[in-house]
Amino acid sequence: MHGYELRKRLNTSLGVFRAFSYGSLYPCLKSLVRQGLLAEEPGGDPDDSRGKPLANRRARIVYRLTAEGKERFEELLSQTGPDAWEDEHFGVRFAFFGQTSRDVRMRVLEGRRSRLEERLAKMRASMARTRERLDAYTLELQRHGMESVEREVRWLNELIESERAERDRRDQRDRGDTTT
Amino acid sequence: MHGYELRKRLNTSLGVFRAFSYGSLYPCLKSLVRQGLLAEEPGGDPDDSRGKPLANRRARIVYRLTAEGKERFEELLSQTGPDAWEDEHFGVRFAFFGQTSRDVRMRVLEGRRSRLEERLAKMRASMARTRERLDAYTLELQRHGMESVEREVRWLNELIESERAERDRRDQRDRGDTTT
DNA sequence: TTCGTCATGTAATGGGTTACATGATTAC
DNA sequence: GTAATCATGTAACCCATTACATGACGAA
Repeated sequence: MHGYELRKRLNTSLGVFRAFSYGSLYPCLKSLVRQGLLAEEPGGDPDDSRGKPLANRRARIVYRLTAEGKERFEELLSQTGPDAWEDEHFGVRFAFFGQTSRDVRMRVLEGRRSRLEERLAKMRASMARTRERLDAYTLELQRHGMESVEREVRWLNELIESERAERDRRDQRDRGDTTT
Repeated sequence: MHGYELRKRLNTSLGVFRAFSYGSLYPCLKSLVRQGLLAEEPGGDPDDSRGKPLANRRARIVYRLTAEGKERFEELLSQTGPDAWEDEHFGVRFAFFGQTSRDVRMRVLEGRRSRLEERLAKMRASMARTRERLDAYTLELQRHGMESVEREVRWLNELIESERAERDRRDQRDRGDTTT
């Protein structure tokens, strides 16, 4: 894919992430090329959104993962360390769950959940300490923040549950289980 | 208040905001002093958390709003422009609602709500466009993101409703309404 | 004695944005 | 004719973080 389209997709289809600007996207692509993870193909006839070719347009640069790039990508997807479930990375990791093994998926989801439960404990403790000193609006803000976290925990519970169910179904099938 | 305590409060009681580090807090305070919005008072005997005085400790610098600073603060609180309800600022604005007039509060809440409704419309449109192309996890991420926004809209509805109710009660009282 | 807390501060660094430059083409 | 879209890129800037420096104290 070329840079311009990549950015458009990041902005529209994945509305969850904050949009990247060209000022950071293009230098980033170049740096990945220097690292040998991406290869540039000067080809790719420019066309408009309806597929009509536009010969005189500026040439696109189509990027493709190199063998090394794919390796690095899979390495990243298989990592289950703490930064996989911190706020900054969890969203991206989840977006690539389709290319992630179930084992890793479950570990990431469970890691995220326990991270959020830690946070909830801290929030509850701090609310107990500061309840009297704070005005109604600050309290309301805290309450809403906490409910957001609780909601994400419930979401994770459902996801973990369905991963588990899927795994169990698969285990049963593999054992050739014949119980009705 | 002095810098150290300010940072501690920002980290614990207001767990919603990301913690500020000293590396940005202290320079920021100094810059506000240069701008004449804050005044330094070298006083303030250092003490430990139990109030015991600690004579040999490093001296605190207690900051206080100047007249100009208070003016600027109130000016900021009275602004109802778009940036009052964008993601970056809405939380801070809300935290100071206790010091904000009801008129401004309602305009900010309504502004935020219509901002989010715009966003929802875009998300729905993009989901309709991309439903087939995306895998289950990406879709799930989008769905969850959309529900988060919908949830905030419901929260805003409740807040606006209760502001309105409060205003109506006050109007009635001021008119000396005697209807049972 | 070593760690954590109190308290302030600087320097290096990082990761992003905005604004600008270029240039053709299409839609209003 | 003027704006918007396609397409890439650079430079200036902003804002925050991390790591470090200083120094005394209390607790394990």
